[in-house]
Amino acid sequence: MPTIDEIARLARVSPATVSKVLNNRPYVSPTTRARVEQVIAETGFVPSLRARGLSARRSFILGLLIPYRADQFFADPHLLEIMRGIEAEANRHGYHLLLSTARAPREAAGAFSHLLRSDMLDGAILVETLDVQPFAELLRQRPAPWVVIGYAPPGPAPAVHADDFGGALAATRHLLGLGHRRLAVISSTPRPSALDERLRGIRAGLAEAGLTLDSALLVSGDCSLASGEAAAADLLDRPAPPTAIVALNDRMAAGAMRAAIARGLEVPADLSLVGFDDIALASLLSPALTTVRQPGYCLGEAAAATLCGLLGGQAPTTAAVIPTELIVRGSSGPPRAPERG
Amino acid sequence: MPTIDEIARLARVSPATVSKVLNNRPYVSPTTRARVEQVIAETGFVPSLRARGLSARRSFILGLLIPYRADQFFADPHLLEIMRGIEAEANRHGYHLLLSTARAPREAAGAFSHLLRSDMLDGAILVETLDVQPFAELLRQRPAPWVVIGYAPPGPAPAVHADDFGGALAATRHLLGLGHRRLAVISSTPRPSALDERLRGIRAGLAEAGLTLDSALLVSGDCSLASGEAAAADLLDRPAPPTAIVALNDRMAAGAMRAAIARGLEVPADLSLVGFDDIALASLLSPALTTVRQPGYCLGEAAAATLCGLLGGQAPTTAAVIPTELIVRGSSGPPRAPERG
DNA sequence: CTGAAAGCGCTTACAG
DNA sequence: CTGAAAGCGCTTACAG
Repeated sequence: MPTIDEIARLARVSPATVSKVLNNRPYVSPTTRARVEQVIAETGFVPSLRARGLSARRSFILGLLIPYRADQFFADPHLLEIMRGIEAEANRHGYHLLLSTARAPREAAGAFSHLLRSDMLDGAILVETLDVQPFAELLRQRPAPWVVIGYAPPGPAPAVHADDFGGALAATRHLLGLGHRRLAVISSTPRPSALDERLRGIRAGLAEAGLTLDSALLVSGDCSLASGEAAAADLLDRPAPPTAIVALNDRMAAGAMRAAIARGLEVPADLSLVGFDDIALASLLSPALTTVRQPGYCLGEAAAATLCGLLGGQAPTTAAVIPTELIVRGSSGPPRAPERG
Repeated sequence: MPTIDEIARLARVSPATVSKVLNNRPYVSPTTRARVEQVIAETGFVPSLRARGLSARRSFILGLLIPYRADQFFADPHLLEIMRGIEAEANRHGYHLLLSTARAPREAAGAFSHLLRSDMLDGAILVETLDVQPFAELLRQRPAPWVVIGYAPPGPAPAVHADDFGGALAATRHLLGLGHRRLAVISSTPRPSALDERLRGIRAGLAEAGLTLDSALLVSGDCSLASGEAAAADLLDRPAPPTAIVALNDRMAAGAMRAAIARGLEVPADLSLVGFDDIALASLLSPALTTVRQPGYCLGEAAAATLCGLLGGQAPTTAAVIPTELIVRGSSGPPRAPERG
């Protein structure tokens, strides 16, 4: 691999001039620039990022930090999408992406902290999980800028999150528009911020129609399919079951559908179902599940754009909210006997 | 952040001596070593990988190269698992992981090639896709070692792949052991190497029992759920339908299950079903799908271990094969009326 | 066992 | 507009 010195020799200029050309800096005559550019093109020279990083005091690498516990990591069906979005946008700005799936917080002081101290990252994107606080603490001690994907930035770092509130609002309006009045909700315990927002959006949608969420119709699972099935079973076995159920994620909605079918109910005629996330399973159910899609790719893109802006000297922005999309499929429809408001 | 010079000053030694301590080299007296180590511990000093990379001529970064086309990327349900395995093993050897989801081959000359030339990677792991060849070509021109996850290493690079053959053999033995004799297979066109191996394993299993795969019972989908449904419909509507179907991936198996249920068949009494991969959907079906699990995490681990071995000066190994596991669930059982061989 | 010196391949003031 | 020199923070021979 040629070095900048060889390029300089071939183009009969100094390394400093080659550097100016490489970095698109002024004060190079057009003819000189053309000559250098030609040599670069002929040799296929690409400057060493190792050397560049040392002298320019930047690494051209962004860290994607995903704290997780083994049972959690795969729970997020959008991680790959988020990664793709981040990488595409980072590449546009000349950055590479380093992956660090930091283990549980207790190990945070280990690999993760070491990575940050090793001076290898120009900035970082932290994916919010339940245990994000210790990692945020480590980042706060560093000079490099960082961005959170999720809610509750534990400090002054910008955050990017999906419009869970708006998605829930749209889903609720959709069901109300179909004529439903007895809406039940399958929530989750514990409930991360995103699910809080979804619940808030549902309440707001009901409020628009002059309704409130009957606390008896708010039940909780633990985000798993089985818990959704159990919660729905509870709701459906009551004297006055709901005509529609919104589950705060798709897996619980899939469980609810299973409970409904087991009781001989027809979806959506006897029971409408709406989920959140649009995981692969959603479109494979029969009937396919109406759900609120997570904008994974866009979340990643927006987070990377924000971080690159910070690195470029832009003032920190406030939290960005990425639109969600209501995907209407077969699991939601008008109730068999429309009720009166 | 302190530098090695400051540590040297604090420990009253030369930077060269600090370097020896940092790199666990001999020729440092125990007392000196202890003093330096104490200063390092007190200051929390971590050497700059930027500087270390430049002088030691290595970056401590491994590239994870995933060529993909937009519609392909998410098809592999094990990418996250593979990533986790690679990262865990790489970290054990002091390496970090850089993610490069290189776009379609036509863009390969762009970001991907630039990354390789920028001298940023000590080695690379290439995830096999249909279009892996152009990327392998780029890697071959580099001095850095690399490893393929998948089949058909296009050259002398070591490859690591799952034991698709063995998994298919186990699945076939399982069905034969239950008493099935009329086995059908839903394959795919085009058929990547992994699926070829699976088909080979099925034939081998049948051969053990003195059977051969009836070519009329070998049909093809395109790996999608819908194609599996159509293929199964074709098989089930015949005068003499099979008592068991092996689909070369879970999505097609899920489609086959849908086709069976639509025809009022009972799974597994009327039709046993086996898939491959153990995607999340597999355990969520009713009945849950018997399938051959992909050892994603282990694949990643093995690939990273091989690559780190190469970087440590070990001789190139031949291809490593990672065991697969047959997960028996509710979709497979004895046929209603056991046939005679 | 220890340290002074040179060098990794760039960029950054600075002088011309 | 151009280039000589110093420096980024380490490691690597080499001399002592």
